[in-house]
Amino acid sequence: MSSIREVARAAGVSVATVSRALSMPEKVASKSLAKVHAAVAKLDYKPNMLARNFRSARSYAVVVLVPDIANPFYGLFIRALEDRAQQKGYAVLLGDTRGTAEREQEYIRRVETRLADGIIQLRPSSEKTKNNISADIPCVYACGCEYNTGPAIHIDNRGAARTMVDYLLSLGHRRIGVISGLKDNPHTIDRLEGYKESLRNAGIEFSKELIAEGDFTMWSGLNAAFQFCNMKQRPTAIFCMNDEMAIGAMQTLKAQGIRIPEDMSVTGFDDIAYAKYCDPSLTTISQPAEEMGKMAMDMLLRIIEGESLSQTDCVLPTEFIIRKSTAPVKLI
Amino acid sequence: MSSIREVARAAGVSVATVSRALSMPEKVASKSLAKVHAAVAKLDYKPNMLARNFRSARSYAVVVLVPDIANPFYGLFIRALEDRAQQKGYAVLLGDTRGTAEREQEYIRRVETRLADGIIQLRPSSEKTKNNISADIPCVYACGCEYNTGPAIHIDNRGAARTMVDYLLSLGHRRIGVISGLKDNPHTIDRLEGYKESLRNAGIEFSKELIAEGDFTMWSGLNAAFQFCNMKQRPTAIFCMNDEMAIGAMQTLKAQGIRIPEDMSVTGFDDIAYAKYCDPSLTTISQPAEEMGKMAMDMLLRIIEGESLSQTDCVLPTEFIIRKSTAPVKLI
DNA sequence: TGACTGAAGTTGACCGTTAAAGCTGGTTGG
DNA sequence: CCAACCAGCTTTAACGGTCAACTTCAGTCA
Repeated sequence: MSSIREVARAAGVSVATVSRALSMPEKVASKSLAKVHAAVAKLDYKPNMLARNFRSARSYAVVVLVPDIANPFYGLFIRALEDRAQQKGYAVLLGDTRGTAEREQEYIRRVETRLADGIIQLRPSSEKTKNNISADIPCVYACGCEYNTGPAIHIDNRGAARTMVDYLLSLGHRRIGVISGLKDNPHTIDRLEGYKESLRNAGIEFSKELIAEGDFTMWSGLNAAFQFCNMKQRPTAIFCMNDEMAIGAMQTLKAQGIRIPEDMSVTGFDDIAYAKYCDPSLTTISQPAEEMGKMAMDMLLRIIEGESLSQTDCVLPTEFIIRKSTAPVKLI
Repeated sequence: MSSIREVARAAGVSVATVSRALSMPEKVASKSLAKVHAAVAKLDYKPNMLARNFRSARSYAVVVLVPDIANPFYGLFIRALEDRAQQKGYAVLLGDTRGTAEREQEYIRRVETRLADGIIQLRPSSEKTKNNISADIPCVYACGCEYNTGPAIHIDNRGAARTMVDYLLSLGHRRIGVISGLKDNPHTIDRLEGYKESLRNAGIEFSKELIAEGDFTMWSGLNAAFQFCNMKQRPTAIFCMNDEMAIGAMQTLKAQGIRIPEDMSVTGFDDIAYAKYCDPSLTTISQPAEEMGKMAMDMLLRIIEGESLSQTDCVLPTEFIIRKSTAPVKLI
């Protein structure tokens, strides 16, 4: 409740001296410093950061736009983002957009009205699904794609998908189904490209009927898997574009009496915590979510503070993790 | 970039008229209103909320203290909290404490220094594990326990545990193991109390060797389960105090060749999304996380706005969900 | 006509902090 | 001896909104 004026009066110095004693103590005589500290302690003074931020025209807060906070993959990201922001004295304003443009807009407005200094966007942006974040707002894509326009951190989605499909091919699989994310999603596009490249290199023709569209939720994976169960000539492996859909798909396959991996191999993407503990444990691609989050936050804060970036696009390596959900194709 | 003064000049009215036109338009003549709106549009004026908040001595932000954002159970809570806060014009400042008191303290300081108006605490507080949030800070426990001191939303942990153990007893189980959370955790205490009550009612003696301590993580459940595998006289059922530990435990049991539920029943708590999709699907207690979150946020905002609360302690009902991880005890 | 009324608009104080400019007394170098 | 300089402080003026108090003015009615 007490203001800097009261502290100044109690310490017998001016307000400016108190201000300096607190923010640049080396510029103040030790005698005054002691008086100020005594007064601060006596009055239990807590500086009003709202006033400080107003004065400095900065909020020291960053909006994190996330499609769904309850998605465990984003949880890892956010933990890393928050950690780094906290270290650097910034707060994280959580913006769960639920995938809607309106909610995204409301949070963008928070930046325009100075309630936040910048944005971390966890949804990748493409031509079709644009963000309408104007160019003068500091913004970093923490989970971007190949053709992001602004500063971005991302993995080589195409290459990782190729690695996965190459591996399935090396196990003898020739008919490989895909459970994709939404068609427009940049990650879907990149990963599908990798799948196609891998098949092309192996001389296998791409077949549209082997692609089932999901939306990255467990439930959509569960549904999409039915498409493959009901086929006359079933695929012998399914490449799922994230772990949640793979877990959902495995549920369906097991319910249909299809054994994994003996009858059908299943692979995921992301390596969420649960991928290790599901049954069978999931062969997948591990994304360095923690490091991506930290780098994205560092990048954003550097932009906010007006420093120049050495590079605006950063690709991090993934790890290919073989577990128990994949096996060589069964000889008939 | 433009301020209210420039808008006033462009519209040919005073700053106060602009201010009123934007916040109480019904008090302004329609002619002036039109001029103001035209000027706002022309200058692309965005009010500086930092200044507004400073003036009103409110930040319109709320800190949400969560032990670990990557935990899927908290994800559900936070989604509900954020949703309600957004509706009411408040922002959510994410405070991932990672279970440490220092980080919690840093976020409490944010409230003391006016960067936030109140706190939602997702960690339950007890005598042993106190929060040092001073009494004059608006704070609501969204996931509390029986003996919370401040305003709180919680479930009947003791009763829910009793329901679960009663069910296992009704299936003929007599030796029921427990994988608990950390001993000091209020939820552990309440749920263990329910377990003991249930056994007492059935005339079964409580045995300490049937309690294995975990820490609510999958990994701890995986480890704790070994204690039961190595027993001469194994329990025939395990009551886990959350779903993650149950999923970890099932992993261990399956690896040891113990079939679930034929050889051993396993139960969880919380009903996270995976509980439905793991193998076998998990018998568990569903917490109304969404509603708890909404109610907690409503309560907090009411406290912040100085309204009086009709009740400061709210107990919500749980749902008992029977799935495939439990079965009648095997006759030998 | 002039007093009264109420709505619309103006004015300036105010919030807590900090940057910039100004002051003071003592030291130093030419 | 005086100008230049310095450390360490004080004074003052913003920052951008809001609000209470005040002024203006058109309309009403005795």
